[in-house]
Amino acid sequence: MSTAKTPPPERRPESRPHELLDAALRVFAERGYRNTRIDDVAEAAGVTKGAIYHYFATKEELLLRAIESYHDRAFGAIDEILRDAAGPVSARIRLMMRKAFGPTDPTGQRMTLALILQGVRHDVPLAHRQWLRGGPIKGWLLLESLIEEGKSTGEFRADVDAEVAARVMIAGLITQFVWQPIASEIPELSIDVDRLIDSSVEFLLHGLMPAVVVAPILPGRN
Amino acid sequence: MSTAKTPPPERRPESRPHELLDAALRVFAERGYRNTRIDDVAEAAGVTKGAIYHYFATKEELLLRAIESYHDRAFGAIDEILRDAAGPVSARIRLMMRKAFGPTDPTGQRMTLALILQGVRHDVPLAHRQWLRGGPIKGWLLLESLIEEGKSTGEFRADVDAEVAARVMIAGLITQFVWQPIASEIPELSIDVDRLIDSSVEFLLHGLMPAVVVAPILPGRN
DNA sequence: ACGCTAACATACTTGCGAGTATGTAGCCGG
DNA sequence: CCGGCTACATACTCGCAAGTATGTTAGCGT
Repeated sequence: MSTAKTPPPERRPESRPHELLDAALRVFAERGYRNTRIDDVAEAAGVTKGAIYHYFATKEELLLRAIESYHDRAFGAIDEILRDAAGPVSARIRLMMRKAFGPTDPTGQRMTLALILQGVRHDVPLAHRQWLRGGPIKGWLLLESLIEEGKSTGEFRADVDAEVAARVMIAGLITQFVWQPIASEIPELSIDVDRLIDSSVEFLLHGLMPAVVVAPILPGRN
Repeated sequence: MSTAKTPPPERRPESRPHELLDAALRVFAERGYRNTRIDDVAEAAGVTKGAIYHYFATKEELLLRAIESYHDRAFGAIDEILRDAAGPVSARIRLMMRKAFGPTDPTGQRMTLALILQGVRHDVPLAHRQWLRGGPIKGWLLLESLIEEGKSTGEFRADVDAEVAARVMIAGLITQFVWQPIASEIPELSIDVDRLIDSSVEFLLHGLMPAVVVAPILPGRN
């Protein structure tokens, strides 16, 4: 009997953890956290359940570590861009928003974490809070500080509520991106993502501008 | 033997369905859809599992009917307010937004449906899509049409992207409200809800205004 | 006053999936 | 070249909750 059994498992203890985290993000984003079995993640990574439980004590820890790993990369890129960016605040806001909502993913799609984490609020509250702190909140605090800077330099109007504006814009964009993957089933949902970003930023900046930019001298009937 | 068993169950076939739907909304909002057992809903309504399965074939149908019932009431109120509202578009936008994000709930808190439905995208996709269509999408289409009306009358500037603005504002406010119930555990999250609504609306309207709102030339009384 | 069905309650089944226990082969130090 | 640990694979347990089957009482028509 030619025992052509399964070939012996490949051992790569260095790269395995990151492979597992990436696979987890992909599968979680596709099927959702709770609907994903550990075996699904294992299969996507080309291993079995044992391998995952060898590196991560529990399903929740797998998610926690995935969030951590993802946030490090995403905000690393934003911080880097903003570090050596000068010029008017509006320009830096454009930079930041484009970087934040661009395709930063290991999965190819945008806002993978948001897609996963918005759903698990009651299932894994710890992970959900960690995501909120490290993602959306961090994001709008950054935007808020930029707006405040613009207010203090006079580039923006002084009576704008920077916190609310930052909150709503960040949350709105995140949610719109989270809804995009199901646009194929709900036509009214679909929109060009670049237009979504650009128009949002322009709308935001316009809302921040002082009211009296142009003085209309000759009122021919408009 | 004084058989002081459980008193015989009260039978009220008229009111029972609505009682069950309300209880379901409350408990779903608290613990999430998947973490809620049918027995939890039953207990909250003062009945047992049998009663629920007598009126609803499945847990998903219970959710579907709850969505339907809720949307009817919520949008009924909005439509009514807008029906006999005249005046400038900005005033009507204020009316609509306040009505939409005010406490319209049977549960007392705002955005109960959003709180529940944002989480069940992968669990009950049918319910999720029904909510999107009947809630957020309907909401931003309404807002978008108001903005377009304002553009056509010259009240708003003509080069604003009405669709994107409506989308982001609605989605942003919804999400902010969804996050509010956990603000007790994440201090940075908490904000006064009235300020959230008011500042958002003012920010929106300012972003819609033509750049030349104030004509500081000849103050002939207009 | 009797029987039938509606309106529930109670007891049971069942599948699914996280976690665990156990097995096994490669690799590293001595 | 040989023990033992590491890096996995495989087989099993076990609890939970949706759904089902079955009971029980109320009320209504006749």
